[in-house]
Amino acid sequence: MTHHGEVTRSPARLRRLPTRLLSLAAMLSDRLVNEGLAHADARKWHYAVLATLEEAGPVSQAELSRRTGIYRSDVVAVINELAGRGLVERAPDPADRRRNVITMTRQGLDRLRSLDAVLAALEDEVLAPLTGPERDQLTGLLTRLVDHHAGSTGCA
Amino acid sequence: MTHHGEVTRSPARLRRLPTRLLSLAAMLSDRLVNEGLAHADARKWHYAVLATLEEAGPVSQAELSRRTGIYRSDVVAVINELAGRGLVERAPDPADRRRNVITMTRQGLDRLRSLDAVLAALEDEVLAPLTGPERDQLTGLLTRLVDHHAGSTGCA
DNA sequence: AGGTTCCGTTTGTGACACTAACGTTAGTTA
DNA sequence: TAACTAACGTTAGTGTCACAAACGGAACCT
Repeated sequence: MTHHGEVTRSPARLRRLPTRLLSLAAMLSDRLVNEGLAHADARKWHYAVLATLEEAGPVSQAELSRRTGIYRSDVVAVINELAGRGLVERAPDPADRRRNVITMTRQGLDRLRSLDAVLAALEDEVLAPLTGPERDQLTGLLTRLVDHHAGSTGCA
Repeated sequence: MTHHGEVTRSPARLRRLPTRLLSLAAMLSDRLVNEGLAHADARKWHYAVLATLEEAGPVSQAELSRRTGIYRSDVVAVINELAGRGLVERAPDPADRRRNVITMTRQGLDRLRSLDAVLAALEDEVLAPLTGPERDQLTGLLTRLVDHHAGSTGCA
């Protein structure tokens, strides 16, 4: 629920620009997702970290940064938030005292499960106008875009 | 050219999430586009405004806001920048003294032409991994996504 | 004349990607 | 063993962007 009800037509020039469409679509999608997650007292990084921990087991913060794409500087705050909620535990690594080992707690796993559901519903809302095969098509195309450009930046 | 060369695999869970793919792709695309435009002393809003002016002729700032999706608060700065470069002229509307009428100058039109070229090249770079038909598919899917969700927010 | 709505503008906020620097620790090489 | 290099976690800060809130002025409507 935001504002101006009257939608004026934007120029065809702009409407067809794929890059514009892309950031516009991402913006709308992000908005829905962030709202939905906020409503569940979470942010998308929370999910990313928890999902990574489930797949990879306990890892260092730097490793989390690499796998999720969160900047190394920002991992700190995310872990703080998760640890503050008891979803994750931060402990110094005895084997390498530079590292912190991040471990998911039982509550963290439960949380991940519920976020899985929340996110699935949100995905469904975002992709509402597309059929199943079309959704696959879209993710396929996007994946190829991302993979192609990820090489130059290093983001996974 | 950013940083970390070693790309660690991100969890399959995350890689397949359409919403994540969408914002990731948009991020990479935006980065390329912004860099390219900055290199030409422009920003994407400059292009959006100039393109709108060419299609719609002289209009008020509020109208520009509606057509481009720029927030009404932010139009001011964009017009300042464009006017400062002599690409656009801001004049009070004699018919309605609340309004400013924004008119594209001759230089503005030239600028729009060159930005057209810059942007076409950037589009091509972003969509590099996709074939022609695939690009159409992508813009088609994205358009449907955007149109579907634009109704609820009001953005064009 | 009064109330409502639109206009342009200023100021501010919160989120996010990103940079820079520091102290600590590990590995590597001299 | 000593010195260099590189990775780690952390703090602080930058710039950008979408967005909100409030204002004075001007138009419209009754």
